[in-house]
Amino acid sequence: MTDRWALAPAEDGGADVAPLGPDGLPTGPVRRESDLAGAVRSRPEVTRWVWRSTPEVYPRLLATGVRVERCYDIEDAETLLLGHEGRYGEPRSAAAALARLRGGPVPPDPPQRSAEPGAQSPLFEPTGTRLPLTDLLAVYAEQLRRHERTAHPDRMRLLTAAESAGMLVAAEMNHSGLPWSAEVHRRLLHDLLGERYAGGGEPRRLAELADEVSAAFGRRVRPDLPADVIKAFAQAGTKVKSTRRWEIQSVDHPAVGPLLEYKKLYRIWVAHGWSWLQDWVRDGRFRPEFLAGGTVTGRWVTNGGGGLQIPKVIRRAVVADPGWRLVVADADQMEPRVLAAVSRDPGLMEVAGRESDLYQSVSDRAFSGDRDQAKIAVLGAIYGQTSGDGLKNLAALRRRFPKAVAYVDEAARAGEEGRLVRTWLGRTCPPAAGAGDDAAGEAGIPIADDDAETQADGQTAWVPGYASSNSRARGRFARNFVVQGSAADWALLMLAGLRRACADLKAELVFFQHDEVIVHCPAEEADTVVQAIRASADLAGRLTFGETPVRFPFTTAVVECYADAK
DNA sequence: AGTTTCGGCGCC
DNA sequence: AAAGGGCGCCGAAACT
Repeated sequence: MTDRWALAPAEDGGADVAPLGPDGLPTGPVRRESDLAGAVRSRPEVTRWVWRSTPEVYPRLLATGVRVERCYDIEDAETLLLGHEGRYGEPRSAAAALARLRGGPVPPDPPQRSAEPGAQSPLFEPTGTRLPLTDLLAVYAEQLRRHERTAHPDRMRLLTAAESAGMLVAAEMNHSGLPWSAEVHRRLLHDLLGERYAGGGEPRRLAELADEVSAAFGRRVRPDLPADVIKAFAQAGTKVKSTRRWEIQSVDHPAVGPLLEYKKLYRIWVAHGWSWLQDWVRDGRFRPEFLAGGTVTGRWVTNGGGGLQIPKVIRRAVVADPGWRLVVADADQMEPRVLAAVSRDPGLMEVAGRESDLYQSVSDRAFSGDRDQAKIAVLGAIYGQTSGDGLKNLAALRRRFPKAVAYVDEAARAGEEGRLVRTWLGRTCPPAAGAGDDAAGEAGIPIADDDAETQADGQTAWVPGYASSNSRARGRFARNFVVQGSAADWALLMLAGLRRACADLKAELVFFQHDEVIVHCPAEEADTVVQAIRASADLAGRLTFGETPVRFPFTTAVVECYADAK
């Protein structure tokens, strides 16, 4: 029995609340509470809070130590429902949803704000336009009806619930932060980059490497300027089109060694150096702002700090509190397992029904035991590789796993033709694949484009969402979308289950990166957490995909330092 | 002078 | 060896 209430914060720090019935309609009068957190704290029997926006409400609850079991985020659901209805690009605020319901002018969405480095509390800024509780409830009731009109209402309900759970997890991660040792980080930077010089210029090691590059070319060359490097190589008799590592590393020239080393260290210096540390680490925690469902595929993003791109070498600085541990858990071959689950390919399901290395099993069946070839082929099928070994091996893959390859091929075809493509739970790909917020308004409007391809059937390509876009690119996007997105569906449910298990412990979820999760917990809880991760993964598999033989094993490590995992 | 795009590379 | 999907971030270059 779920006890469901709606909540709308008021300007003065209070809130309006109302009890809801199973149909989403209020079963009692709206009550005015003088204190937002108190309104929640005093109702521990409520198992789901319905509110407009988790980022608006939940950080304020967390700040006073109040957690909730579940929520329903109306604006998040609006985004998913609009997508499912093929209405990507329409304003997704609750105010807009209300206007559509009532037939008034639809207000545009407010611009997205971005996180300020070191900002005191960007999470406490009001986000979007508030609505009176009664208006909010009208939108909510209509959303429940819209769920029923989707292709699979049960899956859509699961999706919006899972995403709302993800919003809670993200807010809690933003609240806790990732344990981070500034001291270890500084030592690391010094070891890698050498001393810093006054004035904020390059540290010693980078300056030395730049000198070596210049000496090798016989003139002053700035290794951080691609144009300069390309010119220098040309003068030395080597034509290079770019200074990308894979292109440079095959060049036979004495500048190559120091240049590649420079680029590696330069990257660390600018992206995770001393100023990053200053900006993003406070009180022993790194606090990126996690945004659940920040991408069209459902993957998360972080807003600031590059939270999902922590270089391996920098992970040495992620250190558990004294007496605590980090449980680092990585889903094994998540995406091919998801492909098996959604495509129902008998061969791939059988392979994915084992916990052992999936690529090895695939290679035993179709690639004479060559694991690397098998991995390239599988990833190539998922990513839409168009050349190289992946394409060649795709034929072998197709022979052994025809339904799996057909599944992504069909998605690609749908994408090329501008049809809607959905994840297993119903998250929907915008017709103009890859179009961001700014281009989404034009999504779905076919316009002839000069450099767009014309298909064999004479169909004109759709307007690109970005410069390199063409119908094939949209095909690749859609092909990947059904796998990456369905994987995100599954990962959300796994996270929700793990969060629930952690609620009974001191353990805190501190990091999530697509297929990897970190739980920070007292040492004595580590084994329990590991078991909870496995149980959550199993449950998520069944909830997301129904009865399926596909398993979702995790590699787990209990460590004091992130860098010691795997 | 301020804003947007590009090149390159980090992560999955 | 080289390339397909999703992101964010930085400084420089290119633009208003």
